Amino acid sequence: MGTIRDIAKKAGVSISTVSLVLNNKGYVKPETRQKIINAIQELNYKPSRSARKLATRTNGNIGFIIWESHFYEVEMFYSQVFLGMEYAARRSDSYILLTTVKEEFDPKTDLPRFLKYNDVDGVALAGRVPHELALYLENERIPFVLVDYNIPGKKYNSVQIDNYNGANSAVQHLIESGRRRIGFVGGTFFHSSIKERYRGFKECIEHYQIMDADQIARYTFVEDTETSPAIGEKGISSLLKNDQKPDAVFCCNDTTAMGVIKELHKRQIKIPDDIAVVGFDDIPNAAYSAPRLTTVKVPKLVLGKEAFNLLNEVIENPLEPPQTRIIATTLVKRESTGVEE
Amino acid sequence: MGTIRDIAKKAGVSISTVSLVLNNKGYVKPETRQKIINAIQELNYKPSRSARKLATRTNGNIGFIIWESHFYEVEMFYSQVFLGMEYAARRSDSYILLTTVKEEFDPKTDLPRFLKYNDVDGVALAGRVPHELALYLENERIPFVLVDYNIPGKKYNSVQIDNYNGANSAVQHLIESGRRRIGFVGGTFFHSSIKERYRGFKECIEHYQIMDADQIARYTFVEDTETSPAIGEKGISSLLKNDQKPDAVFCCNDTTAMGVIKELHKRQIKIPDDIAVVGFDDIPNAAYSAPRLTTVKVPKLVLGKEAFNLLNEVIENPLEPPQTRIIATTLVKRESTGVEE
DNA sequence: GTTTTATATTAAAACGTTTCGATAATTAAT
DNA sequence: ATTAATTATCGAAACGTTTTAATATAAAAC
Repeated sequence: MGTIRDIAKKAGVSISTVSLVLNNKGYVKPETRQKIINAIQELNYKPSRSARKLATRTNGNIGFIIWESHFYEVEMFYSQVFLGMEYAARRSDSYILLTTVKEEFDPKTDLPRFLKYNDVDGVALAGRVPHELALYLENERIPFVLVDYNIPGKKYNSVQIDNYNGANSAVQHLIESGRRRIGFVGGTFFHSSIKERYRGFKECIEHYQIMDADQIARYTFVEDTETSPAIGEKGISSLLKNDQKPDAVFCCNDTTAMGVIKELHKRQIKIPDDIAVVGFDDIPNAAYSAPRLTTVKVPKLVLGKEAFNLLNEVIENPLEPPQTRIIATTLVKRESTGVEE
Repeated sequence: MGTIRDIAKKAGVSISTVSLVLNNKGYVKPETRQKIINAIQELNYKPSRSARKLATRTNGNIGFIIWESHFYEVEMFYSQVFLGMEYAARRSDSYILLTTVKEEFDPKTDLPRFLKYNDVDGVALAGRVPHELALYLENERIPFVLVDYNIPGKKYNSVQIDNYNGANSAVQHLIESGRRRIGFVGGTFFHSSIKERYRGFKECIEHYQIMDADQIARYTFVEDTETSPAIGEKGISSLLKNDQKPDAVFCCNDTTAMGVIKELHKRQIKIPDDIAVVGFDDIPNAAYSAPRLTTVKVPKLVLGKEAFNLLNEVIENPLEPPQTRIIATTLVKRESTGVEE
């Protein structure tokens, strides 16, 4: 618990040399390096982070901002993304500061304190986030990346899930297991992810030509709100009003799927016998629902890790043009489509 | 984006004076204070955190440590506790550094980096946590508090839920709604919380004399592992082997209750008609399960806030003897006991 | 055996605050 | 009108690093 000066004295060198070995920079004779290392260990020396950061003019912190409701409510999704970032951060010397912002966001008053006080080197915006916030960061030239979201009309650095192909593989799975009237239940297309998932759904069906445009429309339910189990309940109820019941539902995410399952249960409709259900995300609950949910697994930790890497690149030097990195998904087959692996 | 020197120059005073108004300390004439404030605003000045922390010899960070599996798995519980701390931190100038530790923990190798590098002023340990970790903190004299946990044989500062009374009220509710054979399903008593909940359960039943000791034993299922839906499934299956089925189950937490519900569903046993189910915690899912779960609501945000406050007191000056603060719970009646409010 | 180049070490300045003690100016007390 | 107490301001040291530029030594090149 001493200072660099104590180490220098003990090792019989200058503090500059100690600093050099601390950061392995420059040239230092192996023997003296060893002496210094010994001194460090004997005195159990830890360099002061504040002093370091002061000298290097960096914060060593990166911000992680998420919508209040996304963190607060059912979703486990972004917590995992956060954890992925945290894992990555462990190998660097930075800390991740997690905070939330409200849905109604005014940069004048609602700015996370680490932005207000300039305490981060960069920021990750997880999921849907107020556009004003991104604009603010852009104006202030604070490096940032979007994670699992993008802002229409803007080209920002971002890490995205391969929503299109993920949805595609899910629907393909349904078709291959014999389903022919496949519904879609989703929330607001404001989330580009959901929009993409719908596109994957639609184009897969078109490709296999199992339904025509008119049918697709009748078996599509979209409510323009944040996703929730409630949307699922509503959605499946709506789809069931068709003359022919759907024999499968592709839900825009697991949360929605939970609602669908609940409603089907209530109506005593058998899953997967009568209707197969597929979700997206693979939230922890997906493995515990009854029946266990077939879903498109999103590697959330990877998402976080990639976000961290990209953000650090951006902090180093702004990427021009902005990059989008795509993370692949995998289909996890469980009871709800009856083809468990 | 200047320094304190720029402000001093602009306001025509010394940096000492600027520092005084920055920290409202000492005496400074109202007019000069105003001049300084103006300068600060005009230059949009933000004091450097590193410089500050260097000068004051503090970190301004507090650590939040949670078991990997608790954060990682189904539980939303501790994320909320974290959020409660984060809210509280917003009004101070500290940041919460969230990290996880593995179940098998060796202080030699697995120490969170903010401990290894001395980057926090104190630590909150959320839920069950390796005892070695608490011992390490104690030895190193790093201020810490336990949240929703305590370590047998040790008296540490902690914030606890009123598990006993919470369980008591839940069971009382069951009794008052006519139930007479009430089962208990729980995980390891290693968690003092669970132990306390069991005590609340047991003593309430004894108080109302609806079951004798022998019966209580037959209607109690405890598995010595971390709680999970799986325990619930197993537990209720076991209780159902009694000659007389239970007419209610008190689960040690909602996660367990989810498993119970799933299993009862599978067996076509009606909730609450045949068997009422009560959980503990009020995780978000509790409101979305089918049926919606009656549960003992734990004010997680409050828990976090209190932990933050207590920790800061401890950082200021070590409390002797250590304190335990108890947070009250409330019973939320929903469909699963058929007496929804 | 010089000159060049590469290796090794250091003194000193800089990073941007807080705080102590000294001093000055004002107000209150005698 | 002094003295004492209070209010106001400031210079300078301290906090613990990194980094630049200078210097010293050793190795390589000629």
